[in-house]
Amino acid sequence: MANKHVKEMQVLKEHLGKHQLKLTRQRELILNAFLRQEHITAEAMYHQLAKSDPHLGLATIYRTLNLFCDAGLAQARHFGSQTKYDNVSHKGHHDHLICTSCDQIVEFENEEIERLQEEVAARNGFTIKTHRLELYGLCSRCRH
Amino acid sequence: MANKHVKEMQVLKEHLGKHQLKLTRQRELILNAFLRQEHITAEAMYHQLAKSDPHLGLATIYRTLNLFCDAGLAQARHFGSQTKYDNVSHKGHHDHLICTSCDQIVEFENEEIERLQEEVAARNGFTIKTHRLELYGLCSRCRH
DNA sequence: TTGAAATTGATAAACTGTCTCAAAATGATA
DNA sequence: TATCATTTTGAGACAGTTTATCAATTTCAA
Ligand SMILES: [Mn+2]
Ligand SMILES: [Mn+2]
Ligand SMILES: [Zn+2]
Ligand SMILES: [Zn+2]
Repeated sequence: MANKHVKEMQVLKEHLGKHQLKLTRQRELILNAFLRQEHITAEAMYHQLAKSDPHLGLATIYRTLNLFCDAGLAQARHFGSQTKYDNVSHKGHHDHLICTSCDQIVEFENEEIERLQEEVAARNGFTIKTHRLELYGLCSRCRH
Repeated sequence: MANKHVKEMQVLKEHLGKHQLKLTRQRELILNAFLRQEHITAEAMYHQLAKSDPHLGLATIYRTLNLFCDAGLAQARHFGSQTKYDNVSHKGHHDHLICTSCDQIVEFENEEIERLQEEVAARNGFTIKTHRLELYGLCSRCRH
C-alpha cells in the first residue's frame, strides 16, 4: 500500500526533474488516487480527495492532472460533454466504446482501423498527429 | 435567391408542424444563412447575421441551431474545443479530417472503417447508436 | 380579428476550466 | 541543518460557452 505505484512515481519524478518542478505532498496524493482510476473527471477527483483532504483546491487538481498529461501518465479525453482523464500509465494507444445508459467505458484497439485511418488521411494529403474514435451505444446489460 | 433552400425549408416546416412550433422571421433568416455554410459556430453565425440584423439575439441563434439539429438539418460537433454546427441537410453520415494549423475540415466516408466499428462493438456486446471519428493533423499546404 | 400559445431579445445564471496573488512549501546550496 | 530563491498552493476572481428567465412581441388556428 505504502510503496505502490513506484514505477509511475518514478516517471513523475523524472518529469519533475527535467522541468525544474517540485514534488509536493499534493502531487503524491493526487497521483496515488488517480492511479486507482481508469477514467475520471477533475471534479470527481476533487470530491473523492475532499474526504481525506478537505482543503485540496480544485485548481490544484486541474493543474496536477494536466501535469500528469505532460508527464505521459494521463490523457485528457472529451467524452460527450465531460472531460475525463484517462489513466494511461499502463496502456498504449486505444479507443473507446461508451454505454450511453450506464456510462461504462470499454477500451479497444484495432490496428486495421488505425491503418485505414492513415490511408484516408494520405488520400487527402493529411498527416495525422492524433485521432479520436468513440463508439456510443448500449452495452449488453443495458440493452435488456 | 428568394426561393432557394426550398427543400430544407420544407423539412423545417414539417418538423415545426409535428411539434406545434411556429415559423418565424428569425428561423427563416437563420436557416438561409446556415445553409450557405458547411461547419460553423453559433458565435460566427451571430456575428455574420448581426451585419444585416443587429438585434438578433445570441440565444436565438443557439435555440434555432439546436432546433435545426432536432429537425435533422444540422448536427452539433465538438472539434477540439469548438462546437461547430455541421450542415447535414444534403449529406449522409461522414467523419472528419481536421487541420490543426489552418482549421480546414475535410469530410470523408469509409465504409470499411464503419464495418470494422460494428465488428468491434459486436465483439464487446455493444450496439452502436452513434460514433465519432476525427483525424487531427496537418493538411498538405500546412505541412510545408 | 381574436387570443392562447410560442418565440424573442436582453441579460442573468450555470458550468467548466484557467488566472491571480499572497502565503506556504520545497530543495539546492552553503 | 539553516538559508532562501523558486515553485506551489488555495481561495476566489475571471473568462468562455451555453442555457434559463421573463416580460414583451409574434404567430396562427379558430
Ligand atoms: Mn481509456
Ligand atoms: Mn461535416
Ligand atoms: Zn450500459
Ligand atoms: Zn492546414
